[in-house]
Amino acid sequence: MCRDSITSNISERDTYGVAMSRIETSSDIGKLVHSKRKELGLTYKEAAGLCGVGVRFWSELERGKSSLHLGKVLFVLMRLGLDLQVEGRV
Amino acid sequence: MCRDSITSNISERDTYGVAMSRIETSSDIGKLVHSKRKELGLTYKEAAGLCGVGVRFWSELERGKSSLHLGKVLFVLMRLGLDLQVEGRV
DNA sequence: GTTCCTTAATCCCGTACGGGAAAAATCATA
DNA sequence: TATGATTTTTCCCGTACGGGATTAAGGAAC
Repeated sequence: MCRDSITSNISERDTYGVAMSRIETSSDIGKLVHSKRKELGLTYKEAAGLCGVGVRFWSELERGKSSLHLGKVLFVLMRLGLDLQVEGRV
Repeated sequence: MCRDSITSNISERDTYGVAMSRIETSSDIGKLVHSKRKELGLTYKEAAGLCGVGVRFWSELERGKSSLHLGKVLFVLMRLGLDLQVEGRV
């Protein structure tokens, strides 16, 4: 289910087993985080602990809550090895 | 100043005048938003209006405040034509 | 220096984030 | 179905987001 969502978002820049997924909403981020956590075989508690956040936050993050604090989310992404890139005209 | 920061973050994927900038912190996002706003020749008030947020939020966004609400920030990025991508191993 | 424009800080106030624990709900498996 | 594990919800509470207005500060131009 979550893995299928990732697949559908893979861009043409797909190289060497690296995928680029488009992010527009907090829900997109939630799906990615969910997928990554599953991939790492972690429970909420373990993942949250790894990233220094609470289980409650993690639960809301994966369910795509939009009012989460930006910095916490970015930190989690970084800890999970999910590299954020912004593409825009120079 | 801000434009220089963008330049230093340009990745090898730079093609057809499109730049990819790495995002790790809310400060990175602030710099990007600032740069884009300048590029568009907008004041805080105008830019905020375009994105349906208040001036106060905009000011905090550009100054890299980490506790801003994720969804609002993502919406602004989208409105500014800044495409977010996540890169991670499939 | 003065003036004007822009950005940053402050204020009021209602709403709400998030830690951590506990309870409830859901899921997976035997 | 029962059981155990996991996820979701709820609770308490201190802190704080963000709209919009106002004030303060900063910068550019003359």
